[in-house]
Amino acid sequence: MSDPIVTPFRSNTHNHRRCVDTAMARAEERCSRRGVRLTPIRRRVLELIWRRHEPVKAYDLLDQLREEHRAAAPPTIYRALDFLLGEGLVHRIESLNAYVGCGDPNHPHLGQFLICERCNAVAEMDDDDIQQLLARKAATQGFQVNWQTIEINGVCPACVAEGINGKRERKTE
Amino acid sequence: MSDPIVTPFRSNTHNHRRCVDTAMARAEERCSRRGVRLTPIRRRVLELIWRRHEPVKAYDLLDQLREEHRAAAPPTIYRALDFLLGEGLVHRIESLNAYVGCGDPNHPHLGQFLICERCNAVAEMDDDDIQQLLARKAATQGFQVNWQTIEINGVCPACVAEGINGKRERKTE
DNA sequence: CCACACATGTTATTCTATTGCAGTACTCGC
DNA sequence: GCGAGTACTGCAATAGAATAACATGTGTGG
Repeated sequence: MSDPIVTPFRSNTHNHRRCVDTAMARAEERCSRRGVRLTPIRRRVLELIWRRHEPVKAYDLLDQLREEHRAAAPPTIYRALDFLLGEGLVHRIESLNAYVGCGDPNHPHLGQFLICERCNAVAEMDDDDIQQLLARKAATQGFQVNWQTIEINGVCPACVAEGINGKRERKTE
Repeated sequence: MSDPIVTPFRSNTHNHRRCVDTAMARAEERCSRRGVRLTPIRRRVLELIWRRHEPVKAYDLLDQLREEHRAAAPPTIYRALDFLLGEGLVHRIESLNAYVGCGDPNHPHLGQFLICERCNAVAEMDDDDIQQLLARKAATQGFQVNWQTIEINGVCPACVAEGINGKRERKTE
């Protein structure tokens, strides 16, 4: 039985300040254990990502960072993101060109993402069944897997509920 | 039993001219059946993609198209790609910002891609087991699936064989 | 033939990301 | 503490990916 949910969808009872704090503490701890430097810029970028708790664009981060750090430029952000990606502290969502905090940096994993089209919420799964099925299917083609990008678009539970309760949105085409 | 392989890896016996011709004929036939116009530009872009038989970048296509069509500009390519994507004649590989021909435009599908890191070859699968497992896992989160992006990076059979035969490449980092 | 829809031309702009080089700041060994 | 080396940041420019907005052309049906 795989423990599939790394980052669930935010519930209404979600205490966001606490959630950010936990993520930051985990990052600090992990970096010091690994002997790498979570510098002020890197820390701030990670925090900005967690505060939003949804996929964030690099240039949005840049705008926010500039408010407190005049010298920030694209490389500033991309370097920070590269570091955070390398340390497993954030994931990149390919289909959105955006970045989200990783709910479980302490064991390396690829992640499978559920992305809500209506509210942009993202949940992260880390499901062995999925990985193994894909690896098995790939193996039938003689293919050796190194990396998987799995991004599932659809409607999250909260938005499904809204739809049912009459507040149905036009299905854009 | 799903019929998983839409486009297999190119074998050495692969007759590429014939493969391109088949794809083009299928596209012509499909477009006329659907009453949409496979104009010269669209046809040419599709053909350029199939000739390469690997993921192609939009601006590479643009450079090639410009050689024979001076007026070509970014919108020229992106409009053609939009059309081809919409008709299911090509797929976009999110993790590469690149486009590949679809091996089976005649039934709509999402596709799962095996991408070789060494030679850039791509195989397309369309596997129900995978889709259904993902839909099932998503459902346990109360999530309704509309679309799946599945891109698997690794090493294709031909490159695995090369590796075994001593021509092993340095694992970059 | 005209009107309309569709397709393409053209120019500019936005968004995403990287390169290269210069300067600064930690940190390790002395 | 001090110098050397590495890692980090500043800065300017540019590459790469995609779209906007509006003009012009083309093809088909009434």
